Amino acid sequence: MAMQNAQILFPVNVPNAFDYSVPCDFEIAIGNFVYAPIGKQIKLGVVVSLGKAEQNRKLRELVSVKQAKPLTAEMIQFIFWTSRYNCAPLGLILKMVLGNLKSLDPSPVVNYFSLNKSLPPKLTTARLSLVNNGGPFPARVNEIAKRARISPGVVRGFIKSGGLISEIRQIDKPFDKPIINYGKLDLTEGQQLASEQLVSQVRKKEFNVSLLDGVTGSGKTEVYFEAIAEAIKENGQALILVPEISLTQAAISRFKKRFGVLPATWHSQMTVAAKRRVWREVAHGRAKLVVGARSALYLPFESLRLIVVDEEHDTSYKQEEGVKYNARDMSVVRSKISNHSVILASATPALETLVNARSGKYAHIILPERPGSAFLPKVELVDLKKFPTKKNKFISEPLIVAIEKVLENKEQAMLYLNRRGYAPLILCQSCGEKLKSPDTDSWLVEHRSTNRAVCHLTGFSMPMPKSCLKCGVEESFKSVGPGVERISEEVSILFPNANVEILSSDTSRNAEELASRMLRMEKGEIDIMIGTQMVVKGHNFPNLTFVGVIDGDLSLSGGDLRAGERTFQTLVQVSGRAGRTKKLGHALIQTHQPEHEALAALEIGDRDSFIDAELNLREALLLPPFGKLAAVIISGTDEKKTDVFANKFISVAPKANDLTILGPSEPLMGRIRGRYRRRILVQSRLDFNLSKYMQLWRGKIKTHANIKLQIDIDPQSFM
DNA sequence: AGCACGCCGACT
DNA sequence: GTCGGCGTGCTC
Repeated sequence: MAMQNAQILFPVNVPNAFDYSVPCDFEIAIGNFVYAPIGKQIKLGVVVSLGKAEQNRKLRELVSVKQAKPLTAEMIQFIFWTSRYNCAPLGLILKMVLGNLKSLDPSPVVNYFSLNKSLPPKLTTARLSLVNNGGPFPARVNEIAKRARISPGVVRGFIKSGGLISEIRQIDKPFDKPIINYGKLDLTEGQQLASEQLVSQVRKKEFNVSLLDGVTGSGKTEVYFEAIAEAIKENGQALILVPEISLTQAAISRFKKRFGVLPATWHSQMTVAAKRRVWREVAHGRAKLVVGARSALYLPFESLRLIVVDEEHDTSYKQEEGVKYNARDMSVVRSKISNHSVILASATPALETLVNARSGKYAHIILPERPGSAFLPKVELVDLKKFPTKKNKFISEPLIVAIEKVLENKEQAMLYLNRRGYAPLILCQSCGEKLKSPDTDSWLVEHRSTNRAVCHLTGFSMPMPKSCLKCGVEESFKSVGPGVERISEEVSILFPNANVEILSSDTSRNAEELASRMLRMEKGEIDIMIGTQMVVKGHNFPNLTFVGVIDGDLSLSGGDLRAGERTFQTLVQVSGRAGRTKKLGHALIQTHQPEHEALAALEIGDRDSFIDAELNLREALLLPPFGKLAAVIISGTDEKKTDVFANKFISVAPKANDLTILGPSEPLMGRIRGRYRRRILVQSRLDFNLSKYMQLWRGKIKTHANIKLQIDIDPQSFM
């Protein structure tokens, strides 16, 4: 009888699955977890294929099969797809999926004890105390002992003599089953129509993509809730991906209101135990409703029927560390493999998504605007050339006037500046030295609230120095440019009686702090809120009637191809904070380039004309979504050697038609944590398999000591 | 992930 | 002279 072979993938940094021979008496199938010898150890891996062609070398044998729920064939296919597309080692994707291996085992159990009523009451004092004070039962040994003020030994002795009855309980509780029609909401006519379209998409039970397109406040959540209900009503599972910072208590409680139960949640900062519980419940198909950040996409769903990607344009869906992938794009892949619907929801869809919607590849479901208001509040640009600010001040006259009026009317104002701290640059006026992070090309940001100089890139920080580190002159530092702290200072001087607060990741370190600030704003306890990116995410402030954008140009510079798009999206979302209930809300955007398309489009309130212009530009340049991009980051501790390697890498590029290779060039951050960096950008046609090409290219060269080569498919960040 | 191999600093 | 530091590379 011929020996069967199996390919085993291990959750370690390996590019491929390994071949093993299977002992005759082993019953294995694809997806099974097995133990196999690797090097000197025996490790847990997954069977990814069986009966592969013979090897000319003697294969090692599998050791044993683990009793655990196997990975689904779909999941294995998804792992392969993710690896190939993103040029990441196959084993690392499996590692991402498995996480904590304890998740494979059943929940750990713990014994609970109740009193045995039938036992004759012949008791010692300690045992009497146990009976009288040890409750309420059932309880754990230590709880009983503590309450009865006796030693746990007494409790154990009492158990042995039959005084207590044990009951085994699982530590990890299953998730409650959602109630399909629990808190069904009243939908407006427009919402009803959209929800019916989505429901029918889900009902097809085949792969399809819908773009749910509607401004903030138009009820996207309520609408996709109906699609979720449809997906889970016959034992299916639904996954709702949200940007990391949107995973708040408030968001989760909306699920509870609609489905009567708390959904399973998933994000990177969960404890190991909490992750283990969610992973297991998801794998067994018992968690029906999962709300999570991007990595939730790699949970081993048993019967996934729907993925919703909320705020699909959000840049946090791109994982930039370790395995680089875009959870929005991979969601579409996952849905294709599992043959179900995916819903991409946004008020400001990504251009990639819009193009697919326009071409009919995605169903385009548009929610009508919120009643009684335009697509945007009235947005006006403030040309800083016409209304210059005073020296070392950053708020122009039109904004000051607008805020005055808001305060007069006892309404609220919000100022947006996506810069934490006091000043983004600390400059020595004596010698011109700029304070930088050690071994990194990143400026230190002055934080007055903590009196420190902080690097936002590496996390480095130090107390604000008294004298220049280079020339030694004391008190020579000048704060250049504004951060939210500085704007707050300026506002406080302009409006000494107003209640001013800053909202940034520095002032709101956790969800609770953020929620409490949001609540204070909602209640009207804050007159002027000054915020970073954090204020962008949907919240309803009924009395907010004015939004001022301090620097509308901020993200337009920097060579990022999506700069215009991002600026547009952010500003739409920020301006959308104003006038959500009051009709007269308006927004002012300070800018040096009022003629820029993204800004001009905001002023006219015309999304389509901006999109058309942007799309024409991208099409002409063969940029996404009309072409593909891949970035290569080469880094090393020796600048010369890094350069040499980068050039050598370029010289071994495989020949290909219609391919443009740009670089190597020094990126915006030429040095991070002591490593010099070079960047190569590769641009191809849409129908070209760029991932395969990049993989082939990397195989042409050996990365030697100290040099790191990272491939980033569909790069988002151009740092 | 582990574990070995390999090439430079402080030690009985 | 060695012991061992961890940087790098391999595991069917």
